[in-house]
Parts: sequence; C-alpha cells; structure tokens
Amino acid sequence: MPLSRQICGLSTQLLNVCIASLCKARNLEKAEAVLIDGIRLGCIPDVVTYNTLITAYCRFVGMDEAYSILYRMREVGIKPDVITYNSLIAGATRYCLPSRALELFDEMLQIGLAPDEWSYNTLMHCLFKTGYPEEAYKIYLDMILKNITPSSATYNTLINGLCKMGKAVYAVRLFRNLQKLGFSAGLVTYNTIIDGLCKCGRIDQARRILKELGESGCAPNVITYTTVMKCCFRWGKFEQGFEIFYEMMNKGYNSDVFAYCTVISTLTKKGMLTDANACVEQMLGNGIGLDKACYNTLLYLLCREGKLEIAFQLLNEMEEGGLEGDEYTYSILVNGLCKMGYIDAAFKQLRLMEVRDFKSNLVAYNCLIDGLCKVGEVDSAMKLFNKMKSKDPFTYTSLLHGLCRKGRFRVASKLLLTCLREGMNVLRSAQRAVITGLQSSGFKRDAGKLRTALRLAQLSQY
DNA sequence: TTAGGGTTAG
Repeated sequence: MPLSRQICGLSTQLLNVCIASLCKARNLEKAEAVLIDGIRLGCIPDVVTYNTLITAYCRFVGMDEAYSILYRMREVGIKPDVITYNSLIAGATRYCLPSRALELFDEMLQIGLAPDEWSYNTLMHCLFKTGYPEEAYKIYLDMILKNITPSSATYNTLINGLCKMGKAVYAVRLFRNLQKLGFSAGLVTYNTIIDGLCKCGRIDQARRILKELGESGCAPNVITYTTVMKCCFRWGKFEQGFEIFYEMMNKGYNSDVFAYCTVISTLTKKGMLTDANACVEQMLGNGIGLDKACYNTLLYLLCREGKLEIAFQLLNEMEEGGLEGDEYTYSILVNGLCKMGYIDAAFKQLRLMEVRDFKSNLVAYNCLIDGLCKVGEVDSAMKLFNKMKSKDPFTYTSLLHGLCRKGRFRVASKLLLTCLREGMNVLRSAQRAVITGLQSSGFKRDAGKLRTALRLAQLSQY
C-alpha cells in the first residue's frame, strides 16, 4: 500500500478513536469540532466516524440530530451500512418510535442492506417496549425464516418482552423450553426473570430462580441485588430490603446510582428523612454520578422536607448540566408546591409542563386536584377535573374526599357512579366517606342505592 | 441489541 494511503488510513483511525472517546464523554460539540479540524488537516472520515456520531446523537440528543448526520454522511458520498441503521433503530427504540423503527428496517431492505441479528433484536425490543408484542413475535419468526441464528440476546429480548407485559409465567415457560433445547441462561436472563416474577408478586418462584442462579455458577451482580431489594420494598418487607442493601455493600459490590436511588426514595417515602440524607451523603461521597432519575429522587426528598428553594436550585443545576427535567421532575415539584399550599406556583409548573409537551401530565394534574381540595377550593378542583383529558383512580379519590370534606355528598355520589361506569376503582376510604356522608345528612335511600351499585361493580370484576 | 432505580390519594 502506498505510504500516503497508509498515513491517511492511520489518520482516519486516530480521528475515529478521538471522536469515539469524545462521544463516550457526551461531548458531542467537541467531537464535531474535531471532525471539522480533522478534515481540514486531511483526515478522511469514513462510515465508522459517522456511525459513532449517529449512535451518540441517538443516545444523548435526539433522532433529528442523528438524521442530520445521516444526511451529511450521504452528502460526502459515504453510504450508510447495517450498523448505521442498527444505531438509528436503537434510537427509535429509545424514543419509543415503533413506526420509525419499522420504516428504517424497511429502508434497509430497499437499499439492499441485509438486516443482521442486531437489527432484528433491536426491532423486536422496540416493538415489545412500545406495546406491540405480536408484531415483535412476528419479527422473531421472520428472523428464523431468514435463517438468522438467534443469540442469547434474542432470547433475552423475548423473555424480557413477556416479563414487561406482566406475563412472567409465560417467560419462565419459554425459558424452560429453551433450556431443554440447550440454551444456557446467563446473568441477564436470570435477572430479567427474577425481576418479572418479583413485579407480579410471585416471590417464591423468584426465590427459586435466584437459588438456581446461585447453583448455576453465575455470580449475582449489583442488578440482581437491586432487583431483589426493590422487590422487598414493593411488598412491604422493608427490613429485609435494607438488609440486602447492606449485604451487597459488605460483600464488596459497589452500590451504583440505581441502588442508591432505590434506597433513598424508599427512605423518603417512609418519612425516614435523616437516613435518606445520610444515604445521599454516602452516595455523593462515593463519587456516584447523578442521572435524571437520581436528580428526581433528590428533588422528591427536598420537597418532602419542604426545602423548595433548594429544590429549585437543584433543578437549575440539573438543567444547566444538560439534563432536562421530565414529567417525573415536574410532577414532583407540583406535588411539593401543592403540599406546601403554593397552588399558584404549582399551576405555573403545570403550564411549563404543557409547553414542554410531556407524554403525560396526569400525575401533576392529580396533585393539583388534591392540593386544591386540601386548601378548600373544591370548585376550582372540579373545573380542573373537567379540563382533564384522562383521569385515573387517584383523580377520583382526591376529588371525592374534597367534596365530602365540604359536605357535598350528592355531588360526590354522582361522581362515584361515573367513576364506576368507567370501570375505575377508588379507595375504600373514599367510598365509605360518600356513603356515611349521605346517611348522616339524611339521604339514606341514595346511600343504599350507592352501596348496591358498589357491590354490583365489585361482583362484575370477578 | 437484552437485566435493576425516580412522581400522585388515604
């Protein structure tokens, strides 16, 4: 090979290493600057250079920006390859865009690129994640028809898809059948199944799989510990959960941001705010980097402590650091403001949410309904209720309690009947409040009718 | 490409 070509190849390789390291550090601006400087110095970017940028834009910025790299790549005459498309499909999965993922998959076929195992796995994952299990399974069948050998990632994606749909029992059945065919489960498989079983309350079965994991020679990791710990918290076994956390630390597994986040939010919910703060100190002392979910947990803790000013300072720090608040962030703040009685400020945050067009504002609306009821502004709560596009049992429960507190039992009764017609269940305490309220204010017949309707609704659930 | 964490009622 001529020396000039060798030097050029070497420069491209160096350019790619440099860009990859900047992308890994999420410094995309610098990565772009390096690309421009590199070209000026005679380095010729290749498909790897652009794929690295596309992957990073998909992960850290957004699909539009990733597409703009694709166009630039085509402009300079570099053809996208299977990896380009796989990265874009992964991006579409990240942003829950199943149609986009399918379009990209079709586009690959149209331009004569043969999707590989990764393309199929990613597309399958996307369809499961966005609620299209049947289509995901069709993709799996297509993969088999095309003679592409599924890997453990393929099977894990299928198992995970079933678990996420709440069908952990089927996931275990699939897992057993695969084992009979020689599939050797790894830690990812075990962790997936344990989580699926824990989330649907099949603790004993989860324990058996955990035991099996121990016997398989596979060592559990921090994900296994966090999964089991969370399971204990979810089912009210707090002491056991905290013991698992300490066991993990004592055994030398370094707790990561997920584990700390799980413990801090549980302590906060239980009102153990001193312990929660001690845990935060420990986490920060261990140099754990904060991500969005963790910032949200810390905001939640600050709101519970009534430290709203510090909470907003933390929000600024988060957004200045490049992490935009999401529906969790703003719902936590709306709730914190409502709990302190700052209703106007809470409305302001809700408006911000509407501008930002989050996927759902339901929790924030519910917090405001509850907040308005608690400060006695039930009419405003009703107004807001009528504006809401979707409602859930939380919405009705808060409003029912608010109406009962004001002695408006007949309005509450009507609302409860509407709620039943929509197939929603509200807390027993709210049902009792309406019935006893009707009775004590002389509407005994209405109370009786309501009780019958509640019984019928209960029966129809079986 | 596949596994764990974050918000609302009483």
